[in-house]
Amino acid sequence: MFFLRDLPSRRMVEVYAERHDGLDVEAVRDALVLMRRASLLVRRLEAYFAAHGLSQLRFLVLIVIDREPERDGLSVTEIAERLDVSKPVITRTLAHLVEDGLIAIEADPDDARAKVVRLTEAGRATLSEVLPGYFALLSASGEDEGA
Amino acid sequence: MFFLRDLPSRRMVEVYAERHDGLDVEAVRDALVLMRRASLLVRRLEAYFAAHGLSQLRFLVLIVIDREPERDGLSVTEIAERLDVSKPVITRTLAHLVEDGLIAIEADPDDARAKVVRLTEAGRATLSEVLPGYFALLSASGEDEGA
DNA sequence: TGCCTTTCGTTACCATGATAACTAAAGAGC
DNA sequence: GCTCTTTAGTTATCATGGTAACGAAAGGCA
Repeated sequence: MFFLRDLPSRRMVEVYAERHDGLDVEAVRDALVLMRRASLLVRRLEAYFAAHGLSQLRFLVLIVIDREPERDGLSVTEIAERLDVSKPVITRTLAHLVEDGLIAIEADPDDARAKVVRLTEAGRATLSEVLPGYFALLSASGEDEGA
Repeated sequence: MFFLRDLPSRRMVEVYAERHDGLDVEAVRDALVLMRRASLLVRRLEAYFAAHGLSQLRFLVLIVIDREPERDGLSVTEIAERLDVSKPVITRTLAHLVEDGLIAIEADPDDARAKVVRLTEAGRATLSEVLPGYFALLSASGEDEGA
């Protein structure tokens, strides 16, 4: 993402609001601030993950597998659904995670089309190493920039 | 961006909170909801812009030039600064906008290194065509999904 | 059984973000 | 006026998002 550095100026919105009435200036401001704050938070998170050899998506893949321990692994499609990301992106991301030894992929014994994706020990270790800092960044995100 | 489809479950946060105390569960939830909402809004905006032959960045380039009418055009660097995006991305985006006839780029008479980027008539026309729908989407963004 | 549709995952390709390294010109300091 | 540094913009390369189209297997149904 990204967004206008200098606060999506109230002036700008008001100027345009004059020309198009019925515009809820406050709601527009809120939406702009929402995107700006989320953008900054995502940048901080990506920088944090990069320092641990991960990306936000790689991390979230580990999370969604880990948080369903009763499921003995998820399929590629299930991961894509839970993360709301397209399947080709998941395929590529899983390949990276296998390279790094954080997950293991096996054929599904019940369906020759499907695969079962599981965390490895290293994957679980990475997750517990990264989680505290992740939550700390999320906790802190409400405090900074008055954007 | 993107994010966990099923609400970044409170259960998940609480489970991890137990292991790492001092964690502000509410603040974490807020941050997750923030990212999810922004992600969905950005997707809707990108879809809207795509339907008009633009992207969010191309649109914002037009906006930042348009909102400084006293400045007779901006430099590439100034646009990059205002949008908080790297210069190579701006170079590429400007090339697309020139192809589409929405902006014009000339040499800066006062500095042989620099260029002056201005909106064309078509650029201003596109902007006024797209703005109402843009603000409408922003206004509406607070109403939907309880994410 | 044999076909037709659906589903699983991948491949191929495109859009858009980043950084590193480069050229050309401007500006600082002697 | 000559260097050295800084600044403007581009090029090259990479990461990560998307859609379209594909092969292989499963499933529905005559």
